This record gives sequence, structure tokens and C-alpha cells, in this order.
Amino acid sequence: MKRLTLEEIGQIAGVSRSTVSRVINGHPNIRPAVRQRVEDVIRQTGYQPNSAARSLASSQSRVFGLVMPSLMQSAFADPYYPMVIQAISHACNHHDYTPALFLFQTLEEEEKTSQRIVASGMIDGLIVTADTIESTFVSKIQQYDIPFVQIGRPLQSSIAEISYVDVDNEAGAYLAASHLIQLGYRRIGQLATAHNIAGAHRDAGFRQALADRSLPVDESLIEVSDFSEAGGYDAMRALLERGPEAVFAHSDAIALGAIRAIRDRGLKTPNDIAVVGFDDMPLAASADPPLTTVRQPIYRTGTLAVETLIDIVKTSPAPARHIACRVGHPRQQRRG
Amino acid sequence: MKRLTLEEIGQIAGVSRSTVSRVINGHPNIRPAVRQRVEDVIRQTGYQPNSAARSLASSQSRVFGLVMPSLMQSAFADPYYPMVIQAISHACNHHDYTPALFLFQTLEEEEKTSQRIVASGMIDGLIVTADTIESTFVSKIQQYDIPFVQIGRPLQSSIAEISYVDVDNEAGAYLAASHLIQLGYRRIGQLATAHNIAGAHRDAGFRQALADRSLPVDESLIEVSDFSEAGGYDAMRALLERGPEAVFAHSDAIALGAIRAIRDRGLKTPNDIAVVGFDDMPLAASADPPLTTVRQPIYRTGTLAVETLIDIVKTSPAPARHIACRVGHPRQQRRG
DNA sequence: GTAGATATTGAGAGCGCTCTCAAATTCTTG
DNA sequence: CAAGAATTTGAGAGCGCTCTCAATATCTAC
Repeated sequence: MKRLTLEEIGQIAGVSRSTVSRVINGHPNIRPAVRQRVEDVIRQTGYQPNSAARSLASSQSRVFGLVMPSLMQSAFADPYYPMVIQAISHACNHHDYTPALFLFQTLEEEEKTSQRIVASGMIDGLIVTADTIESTFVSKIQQYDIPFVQIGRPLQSSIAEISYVDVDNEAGAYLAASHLIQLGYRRIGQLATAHNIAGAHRDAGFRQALADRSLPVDESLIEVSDFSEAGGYDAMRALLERGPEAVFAHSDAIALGAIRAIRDRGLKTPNDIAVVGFDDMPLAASADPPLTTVRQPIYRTGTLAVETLIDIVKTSPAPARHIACRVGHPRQQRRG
Repeated sequence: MKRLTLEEIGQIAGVSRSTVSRVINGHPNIRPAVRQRVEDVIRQTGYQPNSAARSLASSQSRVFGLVMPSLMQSAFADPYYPMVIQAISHACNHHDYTPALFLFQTLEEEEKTSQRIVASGMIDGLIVTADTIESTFVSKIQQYDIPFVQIGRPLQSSIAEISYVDVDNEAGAYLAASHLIQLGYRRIGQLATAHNIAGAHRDAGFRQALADRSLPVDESLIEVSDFSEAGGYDAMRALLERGPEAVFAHSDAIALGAIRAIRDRGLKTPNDIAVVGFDDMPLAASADPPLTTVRQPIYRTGTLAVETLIDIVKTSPAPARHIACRVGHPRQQRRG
């Protein structure tokens, strides 16, 4: 089936290219009869404007880039990213944007592709998940005038000029720790994560909760893990030596690993050691017993990122938008 | 920073637009000195060709679409899709293609977007994961002359004209069942999945393995589950009533759920009931004890899909390419 | 019914690239 | 060193759309 052009649609409908263009783009001042006629032809022919020509003439592509820089090999073990991707895809579909995916496993991969992304005009805006503190991707693209929003809060130094959507990690961790304190636990440990901004905020919230109740923070009860189940297992094994009564884990995957470690030690959760996670993954519900976790609105974060980016593209880049998603109280997950 | 054009690069280098274009596209017959000069200017200016103009003139976009039609809400609980996505992204980066993501959660979403995908020229080719038997996406795009490859084997009726990359599910399931038979088990159950082509093939392989050893297939030992851990748990609970000695699960997530159900019943794996999974997920390694699973080359599947699609685009659509990835023998996963 | 205002349409000039074709340059070879 | 062959370069015509501007059609009010 040969692809038609505006000109040909116009010919069929007996109007000019310009008029067809107007109909497609919803311009006012078209005689209703003409509009109807053109729309009929478009529907019957299944005409679809050529997107390259459109981008060239209008210098906008209606494509958003979703960039996940410096992604470790195993990052997808955590359903966090898949869920973000799903949310962004859904929101893009809804707003007639096309999401282009850029996952970088190595720095070379990032270097090679990023130039093309920002300078080829292929993309109208970028959604960047800047999780690791070391990531330099954001600072690189700031030099170009391409709009972007970050998922996750940027470093303090550049926070003013960067638009971001974030869950309130500090408040969430604060709630989690407070929950454990209210249950009467005192020796509260933390399975923390390093090198990521969310982790730093969760750590801060955890400490604040203890400080607000005048409880000391026992540094020996803080173990660092990666975001995996296996990492949580190992960290918890180490932590068990120091006899915590309860543990706040930086993610549900970590919490699940911790529970396994506790069980392997012949102890029971939550009777012997209480565990609170952070995420709201389907994962959490299938733990045994169901994990108590801080509800994190991951899906909503993705949706908001898209909507914020659209707003930036439509109106103006400045001022930077700062959006924090409220987290829910920690609670036990229902079985899926 | 203002975006430069070919013309301007040519001006700086003292050559014509055409010559710069030739340098960029690696055409032969350029004097080495000239090529050098142009390349220097390009490097210094950070020039990047406008992709819309390029697509329009050459009528190819170097964008591939990754389509996952009729994705259920919870499909991402299984790390299968994330891993496919990661592999495809990586391969696209490597070959200078941009992957555009189309996840459809509902049929309306699919309807609305698919027309634009295939008819706007935005996309050079499509990678489609056609998992559910009911999915009509593939039959819809066959009418358009857009190249595509499917991940997973198509239905028998259209298998000849469709290019696909698939893991050999039948052989994998055959290996899994054979493994259990060789260990001496006789009452072998199956935690199967319905409405998906891979599942149908795994079921066939399972039955074949039993048939080849003249073992009867006990239909009451086959329970249907979805691909989730929770589904596996429920199905295994039901299955336990009928006292299987061993179980072949259609995915690792299902197997993990099954193990949990077995444990909840006060039994032990593999001493009381042996479980074999299917997938090769990081997940499998963190089970306790580590799960025995059929190694499925998911990552490789994604890579091959991209390379096959490139081949189709570069040379010609016909003949359809059929690629089956060999699965590995079932084996216990190492701890990550 | 007509002038003036307003609504509707069409023509034309790009957007920045590729690709063909012809011109200009360089290389052969007798 | 000239003539022909081969190589290297540039000019020009699109690709299919958007958008401005001018032309035409329609409407309003007197």
C-alpha cells in the first residue's frame, strides 16, 4: 500500500495541501463542510502524516527520550525500573508522544549515544533517572538547550535549575523508622544503600526519626547493601551479629533478602526481628509473612515526569519544576 | 548553542554541502586531505546531522519499534520483559539504532497508537513480543509493508511468512522433564501457563519427554498458573493435594511460588518434592536452596531480534528468517 | 446592492538533508 | 605534453510537511 501525501489527500478532497494540513492540526477557520470532507478522506485512506517531514518543518518530533544512565548489569532485578518504564510508556501513549529508550550499561555506551540524542533534534525532551551520585549525564546535557526532567532528586548543588519529580524518600524513611519506634523497638538497624541519592535521603529520614525521639543512632547497626535480594541477605547476615530488634531496609528486595537471612538463622519475622521495606512492589506481597513496606508511588512518578516534561516543552523551560510525591504510611501488603 | 547545518559545516571547511554529506556517510572518492579537514570541523563543532531531515531525504529513520501488545498490568513482575528490553536497547545502541517503546496495556491503547507506528514512516522496523495467543497485533501489521520480527514463535498458520526469534521452548521443557525422570521421579507434575505460545510449546516438550520414556501423563498433576510468583504459589497448593514427587514449572517465578507453597506445607525441596524452573533469571539464584532451572537465553534472544531485523531492513524482507535459540540443560543456579 | 470587515483558502518559500548528474580536477599513457 | 580515463567535487532538485502572506469567498450593515 503506497503511502499518500498531504498533496494527494488534498487532491482527493478537492482542496489544497494547506487546507488538509489545517484540518489535521486542528486549526480554526475551516468551513465545517470542508473539514468533514477532508476528515472523511483521511479516514478512508488511512492517511498518516509523515513524521520526518513534520519534524523537519515544525522542528519538533513528539519523541521523548527516556535515559537511564550507568545502569548496572543487574539493575533490572529490582522491578523499580520496569515499573517506571511502564508508567512513562503509558503516559506517552496517552499524550501522543513516542518514548525512545536509552539504557546505558557502560560509560562508553553513554558517550557514544548521548551526543546523538541531544544534538540531532530527534528528541523534544528527556526524562532521566539519575540515581547514582557519580552520574555525570545530567551535567552533560545541561549544556544543551534540550528540556529534561529528572526522576529522583538532583544533588543539592544543582537543585535550583533542574526540574525533577521525586518521591519524598526522607519522609518515607522517617515514617518507616517512626513505625518501628512506635511498635516499641529501640535497637533499630538499617540496611542502607550507598552511592545513590534516594538512599542518602532515606538515611537522613531514618536518622531524623530517631533523633526526634532522642534515640541514638548506632552506626554499627547500619549495613550497606546494593539494591538486590542477595545484597540484602548478605548485609542482614552481617547485621545479625549485632542483634538488632528491627530493621529498616532501603528496598523491598533488600528486605526480602533480610527476611531470608533471618529465617536461615532460625529466627522469625516479625516476632524475633521486625523488617520494614521501601517500595510497594508486587514482590512485597508474596513474602512470607507479607512484608511491611513504605508505599512508594513509582507509577505516579513516571506519569508525572511525562506530564511535567510536556508542560516544560509547551510553555517554557524556566522556572524549574520541583515535584515531590507523597509516600504512604508503612503497612503490611496484601497477598496479590 | 545554535545548531549547525551541513551547509555551514561546509562553509567552515571550505567545501560544499555535498562533500560534507559524503564524509559523514562514509562515501568513497573523497581526497584524504579534504576528508580530514571536514572531519576536524565536525569534531570541533560537535556537529550532529538533523535526524528529521535525514529521514525525510533518505526515507529511513534508524528507529526500531519495540512493541509489547496486550501487556497485562502485572507482566513486569516477571523479569523476562525487562531483560528483553535491556538486550534490545543494548543491541540498538551498538548498531546506531534508536529503540522506541510501545507497551500496550489495553486494546484501545494499542488501536490508537499502532496506526501511527506503522504508517507515519517514523519507524524502520518492528520487534514484537507476541506472547498471548489472542494477540492480533501481528496480523494487523502484516498488511503494511513494515519489516518486523517477532520474539517467540508465531502460530502455526502464519509461521512461514513471519520472521521470528525464539527460544526452543519445547526442547527446554523436554530437558527439564527428562532431568526429573532421570533423577528417578515418576509422578511428575507441571505448573503450566495458558494462553501463551511459549507455554503451549513447553507443555508439548514436557509431554514428549514423558512419552519417550513410556510414562503416562497424569492430567490431574497439571495445574495452570499465570506467570507470577503468587500464581505459582496457589497452583502448587492445589497440586500438593495430589501428591506429586516432582514439578516442572513454566517459569522461575512460578517455581519460586511453588517452593514457598511446599515450604508452607512443612515439606522441603528438593528432598520431598523436586522443582525445576524455566528462565535463567537472577531471581533463580536467590531461592533457597538455589533453584534448578532451564537456562533460557533471553538476553541473546533480544540481541538476535535486533540483528535479524537489521538484516531484513538492509537486504530484503523475504525470505522470512526463523531463528531458534538453544536452551541449556537444567541446572542449579549459583548464588549471585 | 455595495463597501468594508471577516472568514476561508491557496501559493510559495523554506526546514536540512540525500542523491543524481554534470563540471572540474587529477591521473594515465603513448 | 596532449588526450582520454578516472577521480573528486558542486549545483540542483526534491523528500513531505508547516507557516506566512496574499487572494478569494462570505458575511455584515447601511
